[in-house]
Amino acid sequence: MAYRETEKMRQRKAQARQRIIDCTYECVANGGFRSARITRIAGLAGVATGTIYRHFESREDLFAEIFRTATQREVDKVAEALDTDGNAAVRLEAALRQFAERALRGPMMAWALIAEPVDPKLEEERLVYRRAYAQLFEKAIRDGIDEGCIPDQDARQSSTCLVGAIAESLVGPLSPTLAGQITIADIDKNKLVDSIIGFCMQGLTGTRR
Amino acid sequence: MAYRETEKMRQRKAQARQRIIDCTYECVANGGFRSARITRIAGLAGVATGTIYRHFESREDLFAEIFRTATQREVDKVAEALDTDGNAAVRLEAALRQFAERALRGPMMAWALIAEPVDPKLEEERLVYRRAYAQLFEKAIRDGIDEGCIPDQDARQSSTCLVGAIAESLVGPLSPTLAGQITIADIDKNKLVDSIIGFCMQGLTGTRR
DNA sequence: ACAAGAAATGAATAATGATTCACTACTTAC
DNA sequence: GTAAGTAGTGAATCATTATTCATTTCTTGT
Repeated sequence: MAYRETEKMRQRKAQARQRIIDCTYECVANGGFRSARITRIAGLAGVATGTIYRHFESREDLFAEIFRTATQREVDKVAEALDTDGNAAVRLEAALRQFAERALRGPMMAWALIAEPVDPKLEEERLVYRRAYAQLFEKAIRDGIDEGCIPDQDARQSSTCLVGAIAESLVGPLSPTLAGQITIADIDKNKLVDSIIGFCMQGLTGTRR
Repeated sequence: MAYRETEKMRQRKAQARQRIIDCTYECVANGGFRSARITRIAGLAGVATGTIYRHFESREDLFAEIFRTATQREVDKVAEALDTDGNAAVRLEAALRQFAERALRGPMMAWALIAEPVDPKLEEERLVYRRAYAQLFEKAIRDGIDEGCIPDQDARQSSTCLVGAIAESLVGPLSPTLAGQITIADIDKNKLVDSIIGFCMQGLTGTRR
């Protein structure tokens, strides 16, 4: 016998894999999934196109992993914002703000995750993550109902509406056609976020603050 | 001289064009834009593929026309619902209901118009029509504010949230992966529509009814 | 240094459908 | 009936990229 996979090799491979992931991420954050070509990713990562396929089944698979990682990061941030002190309404407001503000800070990636037309497999992932957000919100709404700071309602339905309202409000500002040309001032961003949240909180609680 | 385009010919051409449109519509209503192949459309319409291109610049163009027509029909229905008697809140509620109920009645087409991943050109059309809905709602909200039945708020922002909340609430039920298998009972539909509207109206007015 | 294997390479291939265009079949005016 | 011009045809072409795989390069244990 001769060659045996060694720790050093395992690490080197893991490194290459990570570099591919990072470069894909960069490509997507730069122009969305559609414009992220395998050849370009390989070029950036400093490997041959064939090498990509030693690390990932297919382009779809690679993208799915990027999508999951990127979205999970966002979901976690929202979960974090929900897991602080204060009553449920306050915490929900913080979470909604977190969601919107982060999206506006990385608009192209946010657009890719929320609104870019993608292949069916990614679209499926997207539905999963929209549900994940909705479930976080749903839980908080239930808490709020128990606490008495949110009136009784169909928590599941309301959570879906929250996700939709935020996503829709962001799609316009995030769309690359617009976003490429227009730069959104910080003041506008704050105003945007405030008014989205105003609507959402009133939808939940019946009052704006 | 010899051949001159005559009325009869003009009509025949218009007929063929219409047949192509109808068949495309049928294809889309059946499986969305992605699965609507030119060859299939041509087959259904009883013409050669080349003939399609004597009537439309490109597949994209044909689809854009279908998209516009189909969406305009929906927008008109919503406008109609908004143009009845009653105060603005009541009319808005009727309009939201119209939107949601019609979508649930033709789920595949609604999905294609609202949520199917489509090419950039169609995606642009979609943004235009989402704005069209939002503008209708926005106008009604302003009316409501003037009338005093809706509290003062950022009408534009609220209208966007309405569109998003409804669209998001429908995406799940409309998604072909699910919708193909599960059939939504009328009772469920009614409950769904009621709870969407409950959230939306509270978002607008601060009360559920 | 060498043999046995694994990883990397990237030019060639494959797959998918939209689109073209040289040709045929019609229509019209005379 | 015929010439002039238009509409219709559909097999062949084209364009685009992801994916493959025969070959080369690198690693390892002896």
